[in-house]
Order: sequence, then structure tokens, then C-alpha cells
Amino acid sequence: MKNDETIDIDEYALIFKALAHPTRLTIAYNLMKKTECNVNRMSECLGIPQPTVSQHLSILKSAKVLVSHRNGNQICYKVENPRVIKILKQLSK
Amino acid sequence: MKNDETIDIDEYALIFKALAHPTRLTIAYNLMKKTECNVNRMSECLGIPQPTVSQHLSILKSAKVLVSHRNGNQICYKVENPRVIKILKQLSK
DNA sequence: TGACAATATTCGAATATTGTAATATTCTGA
DNA sequence: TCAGAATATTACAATATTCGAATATTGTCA
Repeated sequence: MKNDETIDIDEYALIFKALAHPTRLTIAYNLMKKTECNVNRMSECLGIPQPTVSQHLSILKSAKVLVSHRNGNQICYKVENPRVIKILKQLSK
Repeated sequence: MKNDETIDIDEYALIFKALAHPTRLTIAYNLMKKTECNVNRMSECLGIPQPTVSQHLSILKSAKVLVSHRNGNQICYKVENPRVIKILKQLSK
């Protein structure tokens, strides 16, 4: 009964790094709880300039925390990664 | 994107920041799964110089990811924070 | 196609993190 | 108290992150 249950340390470290900023954690947490959201709406709700939000979204996306798809005029982001969802769900318990 | 059920975003962001480094995540994850451990043993097991390990431990401790207590000649670190334990347990599921 | 709305990228200054080497501190046991 | 083991701190260079301003890109619709 060996215990070589390894986890992907580097991948999780990247996820945590992406979530390690209050703005990005807020974005990810709210997207996990609610529905998808476009960039301008996030920018308005958070009171943070659009380019800054876009940069944060880019970081979250490259860490595979978020995915995006176009919806007409705008681009919607949401959480789909099950590892990320599990982590984020823990936060409210 | 309102935030009704508020979680402590800043506190969790700090925890994630502490866990966002492969060495620190390895330390925290192993301490969660196994028992407490002293500094020199971690240094040997990880193949990382003692001062570097000590610095990482200091970061983990100030983020309240780890606690420490003296055991004779040495100082043992372990995970006690229930929020951290919940997060780390998710990683192996 | 052109104007406009939505989003992304680039750049630079300020700040933070990382690892290593050198050194300091703290505690234990003789 | 002293020596030595265990751990912590400091200083520094290299690298990375952060934010805002300016600009670029992309898609929609008249």
C-alpha cells in the first residue's frame, strides 16, 4: 500500500499564483458563484480600469482558471476548471 | 458582480500567495499529509539549502499557513489552519 | 465600408519576490 | 558557562509583478 499519490505541484502552484491577488480572487470567486460576465461589467463593478481588468483576466486565463467565449459584442469569462471550482467552493464553507 | 456572501478575500489571497511557490506548496502539502517536520529534515528531503527553506517557512508562517513549536533541539512546523487544511485536502481528490 | 463599442496589448516606473552567500541567533547538553 | 547543532536573518543581484496611460485590435451594425 504505497503512498505515492502525487499531485501536480507545479500546476497547482500556478493556479494559486493566479488566485493570489485580491482582484483576481474576487473575479474568480464571483464567477464561480454566479454566471459568466463580460469585461466592461467587471470593470464597472470592481471600479478598476478596463485594461487592468483585462490584464488580470489574461493571467487567470493562462493559468487555466478561467475560460472565455465571445457573446456578440463582448467576451464572457467563466470558471470551468474542476480543480479550481473545488478550491473556490471551499472558501465559503 | 456583487459580493453578498462575503469571504475574507484578502486573507485567502495571502494564503494563496504563500502557496503559490512550488517549494512552499510542497512543504505545506507534505506537512498536511504527514506529520510535523523540522527544518533540517525538510532541507535534506527537498535538496534545498537550509536558509532558503527557512525563508520559505517564514513566509508560510506569516501567512498563517504553518505553525511551529520547539521540540528539544529543533523546531517543528505543521499545518493547523483549518482553512488551509481544507484547501490542501482538495488537491488530492 | 466607417464609426463605434468592447477588449487586448504595450510600455515604463515602482515595487516585490527569489535564491545565494555570509552571518547571526537561539537553544541544549556537557 | 562554552561548544556545537539547529534555525533565522541580512544583504544583494536578478527577475517578476503591478498599475496606469497610451495605443492597438476586434467585432458589430448602420
